[in-house]
Amino acid sequence: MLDGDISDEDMEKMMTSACDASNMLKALSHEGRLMILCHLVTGEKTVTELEELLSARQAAVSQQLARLRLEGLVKPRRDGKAIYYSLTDDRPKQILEVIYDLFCTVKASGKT
Amino acid sequence: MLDGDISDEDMEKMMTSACDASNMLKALSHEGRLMILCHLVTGEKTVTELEELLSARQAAVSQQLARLRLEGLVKPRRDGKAIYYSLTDDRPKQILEVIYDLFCTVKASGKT
DNA sequence: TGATGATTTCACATTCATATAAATTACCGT
DNA sequence: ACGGTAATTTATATGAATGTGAAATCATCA
Repeated sequence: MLDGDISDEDMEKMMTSACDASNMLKALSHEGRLMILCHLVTGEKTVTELEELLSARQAAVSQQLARLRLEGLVKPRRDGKAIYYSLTDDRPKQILEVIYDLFCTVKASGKT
Repeated sequence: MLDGDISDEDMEKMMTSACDASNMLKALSHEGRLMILCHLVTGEKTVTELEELLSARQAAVSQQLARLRLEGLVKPRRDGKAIYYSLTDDRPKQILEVIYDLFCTVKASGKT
């Protein structure tokens, strides 16, 4: 579905969800948060690990995770002292794949 | 490609483009701009038309278009007094399709 | 229990984004 | 050239987002 064109009906649904959608996009449109999601695609990570991977302060990473949690994109799991974060579902991956496709591959021609 | 998993190599490319990617996502993560793109999927529109479709002030729409122009997502075409905007390529559509998929359809199970 | 480690929360300062209104530019008809 | 319509730009004011350092939480281990 929806591969060729977006119909008027689809459009209406889109308008209805525009606010939700833009909120999710806002959550993604932050370099740090985007990278967190990228890293989580390869498996769960502790806050400290993410802190190192992103070269950012712990409080900052924690707040970024809080935003992603709020959006329901990631979920925490405690194990001993550490808290492991992982992706809640495959939504982030779906978007990341498009983003990857747009920014990280050289395209020959538009197929859509 | 990239349907099952995002490899480490892909990850590195992603990091390299993280800033560009988040800039594009920022452009999309605004209810008005998101809707503009939706409307443009169905064909080019004048600023005035968009103004009405979004129920927003002309200056606001114009600025939103400016942001999208800056990101290379839309392009203007002058015809007489009116300026017609259209999508530069199919990137917006690709993303919108995922967004639509995530927000406007009821999913049975995750297939990715 | 008390200390330690990991994470979160808070308060603040700063930067960024957005809408509004006014001024400006471009095009057309007369 | 003048007046009007369409769109952009500018300046401004306001609100949101972000990082920082300090304080608070919360679970673990001795």
